Amino acid sequence: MIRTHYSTQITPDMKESVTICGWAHEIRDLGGITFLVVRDREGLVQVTLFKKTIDKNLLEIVRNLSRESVVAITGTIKKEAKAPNGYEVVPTEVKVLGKADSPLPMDTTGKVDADLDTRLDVRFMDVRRPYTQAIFRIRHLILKSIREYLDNDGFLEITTPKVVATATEGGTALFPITYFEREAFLNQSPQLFKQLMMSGGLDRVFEIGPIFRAEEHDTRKHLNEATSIDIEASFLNNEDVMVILENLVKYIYMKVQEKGATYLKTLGVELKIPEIPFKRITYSEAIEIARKNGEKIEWGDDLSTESEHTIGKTIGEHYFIVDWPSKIKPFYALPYEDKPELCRAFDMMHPRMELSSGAQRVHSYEMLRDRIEAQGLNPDGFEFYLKAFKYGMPPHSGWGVGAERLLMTMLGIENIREVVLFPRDRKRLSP
RNA sequence: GUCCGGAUAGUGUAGCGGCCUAUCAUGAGGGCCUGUCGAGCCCCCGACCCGGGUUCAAAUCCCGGUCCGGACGCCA
Repeated sequence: MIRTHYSTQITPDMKESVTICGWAHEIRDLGGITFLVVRDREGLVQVTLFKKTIDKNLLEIVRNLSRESVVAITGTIKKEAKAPNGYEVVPTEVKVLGKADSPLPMDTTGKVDADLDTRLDVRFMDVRRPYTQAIFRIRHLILKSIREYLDNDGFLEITTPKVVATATEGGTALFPITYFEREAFLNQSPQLFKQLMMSGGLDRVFEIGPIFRAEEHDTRKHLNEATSIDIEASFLNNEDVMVILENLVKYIYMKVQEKGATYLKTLGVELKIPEIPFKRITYSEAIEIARKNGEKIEWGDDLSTESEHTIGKTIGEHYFIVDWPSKIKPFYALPYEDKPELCRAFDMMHPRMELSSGAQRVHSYEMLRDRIEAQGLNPDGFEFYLKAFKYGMPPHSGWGVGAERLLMTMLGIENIREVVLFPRDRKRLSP
């Protein structure tokens, strides 16, 4: 191991020799004194070279260093009020581990902006910026706290296939792929598989994984490859899993605030922890709000972007839309017994956009078969799925949350591509 | 996919028929400087997306393409 300390592990009073590893963030040669600012994952360290006392070779190496080259600096800590953080490193050895070409494809110091497109083309360099890094630090915190929360609540983490034989839920377009001599598809969601595990008796499962949608959408909230956070739980109804969802969202916000304070500061974000329970409005009430604001929308229509915005503005915080028309929800959403034109489906919304949708599921084999047909799908393609409903399927419910949307709405980020390292959209397939 | 806007040094920009030998910042190269911390000062380098057209003259106007941004649609 080359490194002995991260930048943040150094204190002004340390006596031992340290080795820091990182990137040459800035080199300021003042003639008689030369400053090299080294950046590692945790922060910045100033390395100071006095012309009079430093080894000539060391000075030459540092003066010839190109910005963003990778270096390992061994030296002693000098307490110095004039230095950032109250100390500087006086080097005894400087190793260039990875030379950087110049000019750089983008600026990493915050002096000159770069377009998102430019940043995505050189994402490796963009991630060196504290701003971008903060986003992915918080993304990590979110995923970690979700696992924590669900594990504590008795959920098992599962992994389901992303390569599937048949079109699954309908609704969205799938990416066809070649699977040896057959055609296959990239899965749009783990929906069917997580439901199979209810028949399997795993009782409560969750999965955090990629989903693929072949839609040609071109917006700031859609990706063709996204990350879905899915749960499915037996013996719970729609309301039960909504409670899990709102509690989870609150938990995530609290954890990010607690453990991600420095990253939030870097991003200039002040988190407001959502209050639970979230408001519940019915689909019919949602339509009413939209119509009152002059929108031409009929009961039975899906919510337009405009409606989403007006309703979001009206409510002003996270909320649920419940009791959707059965016709516009997937076949597996359970219709109410007394009024089957409505179903036990819900969407969880942020004022800006939809974050999650879920439902209590149909668990009767016959009803499920009928619903698949009623939605114009062919039950033959669902044999592997339907079979599980014939031999003892418990009532169950679940939901899926878009991880990127959760992150972007939490941080007030406008473009979903910002919160994915290597986003896949209609145009971008590389890097 | 539709509509609207855009593409100028490595990066971010100004210019929108002749004053362009194209602005500014940042950056690269060279020089001065012992306390910088977006260091400062001097010198210097580097660009009009591609193809066609209009015009005496095109970075600037028109057409097509590619790519980018935004709104909507589709969708989660």
